[in-house]
Amino acid sequence: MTRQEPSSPPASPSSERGSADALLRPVQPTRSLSDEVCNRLAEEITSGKLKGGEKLPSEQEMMTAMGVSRTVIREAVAALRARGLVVTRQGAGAFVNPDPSRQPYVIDPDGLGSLTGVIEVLELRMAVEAEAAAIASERASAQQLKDIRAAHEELNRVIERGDRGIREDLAFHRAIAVATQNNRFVEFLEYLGRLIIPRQSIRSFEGEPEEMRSYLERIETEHEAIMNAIEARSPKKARDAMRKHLLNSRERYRQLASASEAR
Amino acid sequence: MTRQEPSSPPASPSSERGSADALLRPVQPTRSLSDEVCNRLAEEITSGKLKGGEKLPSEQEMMTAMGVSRTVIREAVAALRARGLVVTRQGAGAFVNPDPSRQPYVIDPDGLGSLTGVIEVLELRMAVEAEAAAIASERASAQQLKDIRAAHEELNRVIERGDRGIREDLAFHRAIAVATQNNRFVEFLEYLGRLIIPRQSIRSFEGEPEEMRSYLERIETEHEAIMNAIEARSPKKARDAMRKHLLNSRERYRQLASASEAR
DNA sequence: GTGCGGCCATTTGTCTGACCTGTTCTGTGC
DNA sequence: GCACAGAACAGGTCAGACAAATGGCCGCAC
Repeated sequence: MTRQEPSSPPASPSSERGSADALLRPVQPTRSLSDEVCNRLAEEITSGKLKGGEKLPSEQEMMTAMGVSRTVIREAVAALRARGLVVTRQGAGAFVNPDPSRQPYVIDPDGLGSLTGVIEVLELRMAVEAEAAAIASERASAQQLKDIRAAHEELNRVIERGDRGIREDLAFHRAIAVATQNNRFVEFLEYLGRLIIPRQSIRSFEGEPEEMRSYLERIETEHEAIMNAIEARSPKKARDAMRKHLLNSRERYRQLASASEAR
Repeated sequence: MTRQEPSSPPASPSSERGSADALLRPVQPTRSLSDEVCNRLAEEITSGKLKGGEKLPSEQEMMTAMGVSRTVIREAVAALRARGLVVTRQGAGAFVNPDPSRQPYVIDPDGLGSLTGVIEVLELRMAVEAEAAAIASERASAQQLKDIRAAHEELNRVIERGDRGIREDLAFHRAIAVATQNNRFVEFLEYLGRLIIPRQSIRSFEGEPEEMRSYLERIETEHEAIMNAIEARSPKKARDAMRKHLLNSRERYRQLASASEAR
């Protein structure tokens, strides 16, 4: 009875409309009090006004100073703790976490509305994927080589059906990452994928099938080259092929973006 | 009067003892109720039992089912919201975030206790830094070239004084990242740096000055090569030099680790 | 029958006050 | 001067209440 899909879906705060409309969605003017307090404290910490190890004001002080209830303060601090910014000790107080290693790496998805924002991430992805291809060519097991080829063929199949194949494309790249035997590559590329996918969905060639056709053929050729290099156990070639593939992707994205801007 | 350094520092939960002792620090046996609930819900979500967009049980249901107060539930949900796992809507409920792009990338620092854990991260770093060096060689401004060289010389100075120069070494690498003109590289390398630094501090050669000497000289030579390649505007050479530098670092770390293990 | 509007139950957001447990400081007695 | 006990303080948890937003239900008008 509970846990059902809500009849009107929960308004997916950042991805419901690709990235074209930065208008009308600058900020949420009516943030909750907890968020407000949380952000204010986070600002205080990241800006360096509160240094590592330093003690935050007590909950009592904060609630009187900011004029909110203890509930609000506690939720804000709970959020900061979840972000690794502060640690709390019962009876002692809340302290700025002096060990920053638990603070996660985040790329603000809102920054991906601009062309340069996407390209910056693409360059980071290129760095990681190129090396992943190189390492994969050295370490991939026979089964993993098979998996990579299978992913490639699956992509070809869906393209044959006229699909854009975003998911399958990602699966191909993921298979390569898996073959590095280094899970950090897999996780990081999954993170970047999550970040970029919603923007890609608007990159469809509406009503220009022959252009899309040549586009997808080029991608297939490039994938082929990457795969061959990996199967040939040549790190250098794999790296170069992957880099070339993603450099081309960057250019394609640039053209698409400028084209849609001129529209 | 408030905001003072606590007389006994806040026990820096993960870095107080390098990484040598994975013993005696498996978990915190007495987690707070909020953490317990939070982790249980997070588990439910990441494992896929609760899918994107799905509604969480209401706070009322959860508090009766788990036998805790609403405060605990609310703090747990606040933490989940901070991690980007759920979104809440007043009057509607709490939902699993269907847009995963806001979930940050995290490497569990506890996993860095093992040799392979550190090496995995080192490989990821190598991928990013090698490309950063290549891009920097193409884009670095005159001022940024100067900054890189200044960082290099600063490192030499502190080494001359017998210091290990961890901070200065990182500053050198950071200067290169800055020269890419792509802030993603800077931020990501800072993240990896935060992660690795606490482990490096135990990598000191106690009482073997001549070994440390040759070690630092090799590093200087390698840095020199990187810098020369960047100044020569040669992406290929810069990439190779950086890769070689970090491959050597990996080997050095391997040896150190196995040595300290045999100790 | 259909469309529209308003009411109401549900759910999260916030407030209040209380008690418990753990920490820190302080004063007292030795 | 030191050790111990107690007070003062701070975060953790609980309970109950009201406010605000949402979503669905019901009835009314057409």
